[in-house]
Amino acid sequence: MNKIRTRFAPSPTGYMHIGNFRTALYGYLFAKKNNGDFILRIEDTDQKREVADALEKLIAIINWASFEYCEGVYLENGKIIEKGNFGPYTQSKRLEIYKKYALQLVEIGKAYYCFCTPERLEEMRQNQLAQKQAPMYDQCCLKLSSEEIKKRLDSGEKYVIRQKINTQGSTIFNDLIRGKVEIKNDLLDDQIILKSDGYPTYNFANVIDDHLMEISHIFRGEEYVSSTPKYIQLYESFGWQVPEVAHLPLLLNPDKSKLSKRQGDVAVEDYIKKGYLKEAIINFVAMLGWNPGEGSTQEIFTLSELVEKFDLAHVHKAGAVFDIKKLDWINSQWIKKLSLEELYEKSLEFFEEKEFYKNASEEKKSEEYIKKILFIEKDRLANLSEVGESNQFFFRDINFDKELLRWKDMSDDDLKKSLKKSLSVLENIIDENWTRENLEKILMESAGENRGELLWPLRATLTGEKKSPSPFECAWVLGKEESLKRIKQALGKI
RNA sequence: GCCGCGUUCGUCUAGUCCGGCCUAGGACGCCAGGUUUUCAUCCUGGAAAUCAGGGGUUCGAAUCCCCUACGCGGUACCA
Repeated sequence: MNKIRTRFAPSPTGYMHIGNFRTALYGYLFAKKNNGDFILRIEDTDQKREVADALEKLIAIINWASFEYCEGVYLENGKIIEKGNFGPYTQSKRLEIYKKYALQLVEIGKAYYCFCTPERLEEMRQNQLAQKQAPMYDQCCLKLSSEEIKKRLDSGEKYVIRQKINTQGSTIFNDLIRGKVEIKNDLLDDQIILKSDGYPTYNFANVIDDHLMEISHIFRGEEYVSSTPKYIQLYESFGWQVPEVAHLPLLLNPDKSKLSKRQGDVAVEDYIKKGYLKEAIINFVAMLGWNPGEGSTQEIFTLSELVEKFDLAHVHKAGAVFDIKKLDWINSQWIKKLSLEELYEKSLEFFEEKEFYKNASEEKKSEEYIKKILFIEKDRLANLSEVGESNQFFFRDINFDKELLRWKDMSDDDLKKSLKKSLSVLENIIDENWTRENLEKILMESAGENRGELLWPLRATLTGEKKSPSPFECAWVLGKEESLKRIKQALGKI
């Protein structure tokens, strides 16, 4: 058996669509699972859609995700380079190759020159539509004599090359996910394989490259199912073996339409910016359309676990709605797994973009202080971008109404007593005993039966918030000096 | 329009190939209770799918067959 080789072949559009990202993931998982090769090829055949830096961004995301590939396009020291024996891996660098094969098809009568203008084509289509016919090329240029073709070619007239489709019978192929698919050939159009600008269409380039690069299994979106017979005819015209193909289900909006920008974020970059961990994004996206089956109830998977368990038999046929709530949960699970050091490294940038952080003192921006906050926040976070958001009182002076301090219906006197008690208890704790555990132990002991009477006013005093982490944690982070200061301030208000 | 693909709790899904163990399991979310000074975490429990609908086949169907509906995709010198 030939070696398993899969490829991820995106177009550089400026961002990584999450659905595309999943296609990359599945191709990667399948290759790794089968000790095969994973290749990154760039399909930049649409010059109109060129975007600056798109290629760099694309490769950066693949690297970020740790989808290791052994051939293709790489980013090294800010430069784009290629590695591998089947290059170039950028389609715009392979124009001569496509032309050669297109001409070869012309020679054997499986393709032909077409001089029709876009205007004529458009008019033709409108007419067909008006007569309720399927828009399809009318093969006008197929009737051209070889003399005339030569004459028009020689005169420099613009042309495209179209595939001459065999419209007899039907094409049957085995989809790795859907099983047998049958499509009648008379529905197939004589598609353009080489555009007038000399670039191939995707429909042609992908066939040539997949063959030349010895791709054994093709992973692509469901939207290509109906084009597959045309590709198969191409392989057959060349006498090439047709690779295995898996058409992946779509990712959907909550209203079940194809996942689109209008209804939320579609770029992987957007989710990174929102503070989702790569482990969570991969984990989540893997489960949209695939599951380990066999009654497994595991929800959290590492990349290598996915490699180990991935199986085409359990890839779904139907599209999956992208449910951000579940992503949040998966992300929170992954955040809990992070060490404090890792959490700090990953979340620092999210602190740095916030006003309350920028305005804080140097001491409060220190690694030590931030790490204390993170220690407390770790179990409360759904994503990194909300870090510190609900704990801003750690960074700035607080202001609040005295009523906030009152526990149930306690009197002002009792409130005062409560805070004074906290004050004296905390004053007596020496600096080296100012630990989270110790604060909890001592305060709980002092609180006795009616904990709320001591703990609620203290917590409200330290935070100025209705909701917050526990007073022990808050006092620990704020430190002795600041804690005492805040209690004294509150006492002044009563 | 035509063609293709799909359809199990609100969502992600198990089960479908090889009919009976499915009075359909898990997870997210939701609701309730517990732990708790508050929030969150955590724990326990609950509601939630007549398996799109209808016909078959069968002793028996979510599972096999047919039809219908609905959804999605394709029908480009876009990928």
